[in-house]
Amino acid sequence: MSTSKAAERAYHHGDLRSALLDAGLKALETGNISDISLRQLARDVGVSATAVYRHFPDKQALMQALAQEGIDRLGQFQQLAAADSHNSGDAFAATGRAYVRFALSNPSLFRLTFGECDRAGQTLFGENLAAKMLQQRAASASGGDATAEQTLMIQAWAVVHGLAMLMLDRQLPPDDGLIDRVIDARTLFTAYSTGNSSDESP
Amino acid sequence: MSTSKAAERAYHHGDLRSALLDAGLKALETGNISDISLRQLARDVGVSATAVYRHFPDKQALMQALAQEGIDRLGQFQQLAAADSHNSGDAFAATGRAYVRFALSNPSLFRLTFGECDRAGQTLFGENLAAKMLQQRAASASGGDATAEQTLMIQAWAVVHGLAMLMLDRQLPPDDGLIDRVIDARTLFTAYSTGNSSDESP
DNA sequence: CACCTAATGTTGATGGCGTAAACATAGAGG
DNA sequence: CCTCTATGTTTACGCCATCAACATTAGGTG
Repeated sequence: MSTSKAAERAYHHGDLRSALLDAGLKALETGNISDISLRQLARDVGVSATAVYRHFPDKQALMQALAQEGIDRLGQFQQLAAADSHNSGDAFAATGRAYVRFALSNPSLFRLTFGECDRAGQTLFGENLAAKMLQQRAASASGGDATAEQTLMIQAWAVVHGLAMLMLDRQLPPDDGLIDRVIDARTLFTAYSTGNSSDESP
Repeated sequence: MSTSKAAERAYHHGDLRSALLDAGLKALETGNISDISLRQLARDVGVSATAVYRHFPDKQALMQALAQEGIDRLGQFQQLAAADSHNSGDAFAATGRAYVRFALSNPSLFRLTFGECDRAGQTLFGENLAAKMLQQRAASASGGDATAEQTLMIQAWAVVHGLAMLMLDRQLPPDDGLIDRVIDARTLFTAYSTGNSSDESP
């Protein structure tokens, strides 16, 4: 039979690798990161425990693949959110809001993406779509000063990342209004740009 | 023999509970959170694996105790940092810098403090010294508006927390200059207060 | 002082985990 | 058809958290 149509109960699974990733993503939707076990994923997919090792060298590799999927989804989500805005200030704020909302909707996946697992020296997000968007927004808001641009970008990233983390960790209520208030272009993100570029004002 | 002077090789340890916590803190200095095992801590202290359960109902309880110690230390560290400043704006920024530096100096402990372990619904930091300081600084910077005060506080917390996390997760270089630039009272934290209270200006 | 009890530690076992080694099967290409 | 290689399976090892049953000891009560 064809390779794409996964055989229900053949010796060879068809596409075990993505099946495992799907199972992992599903597990992350309802459970904690530490609750994920290779053996359980294998069980979910209906395969022996060590079959995993034909597709991932170890658990960390699988987790990394899941994290990559998280980054991709976050980027898409941000892009979607920004598409609704028609000026760069709004879009900047929209990507920020999207960042936090994504984290709240996908807690474990988000945590994994920026996680403490020993991704020794990996950048991940830094080379990603979402980061590039962030950089682009910051550039158009800071009006040419390279250092200011970088600082603004990092501040913005830090605010949304911190807000997301604190809400995930129940240090702050996961309140939509609070997100809006904290990520308010008029107060925080335009702190620099008020004196520089301005594609619009109140 | 006395109860305080731990007998080197007695059947009863003397103060196993704090010995375990010390061992845990030491382990967090050099290793990952997930590398901590009850059995290893017991081994470090020279006691059988299950002795731990006389002092903690389960692993999570021990981790929580370690997290509490992390909060306390963070608070002290921030207090120390703020003590050097002589006006509230500087002190505000100083506590922020201290927050990030503490995180960088104690990565695993910091992560545990705000960690993903299932501390179902616990606030921890919220009722803590450091939080009270933060709130106090924000109050004196926002000049009376309650909502603005809360938003400013949360923004400030989010920035430092996000910066700390991103640096810990190697998404940003752990650079002291960068910390200073991001936590710059003149740009970020005084965004509100410039029009309100002002205990000093350039 | 002797004694009892509660606190504290130990041994042993259970079931789960990540992972390595050796073996089995099946699909692809000669 | 037959072999080669990719993919799964079985078995096994050592680690882990945790439970139950047993051992020791410290400290208060007579």
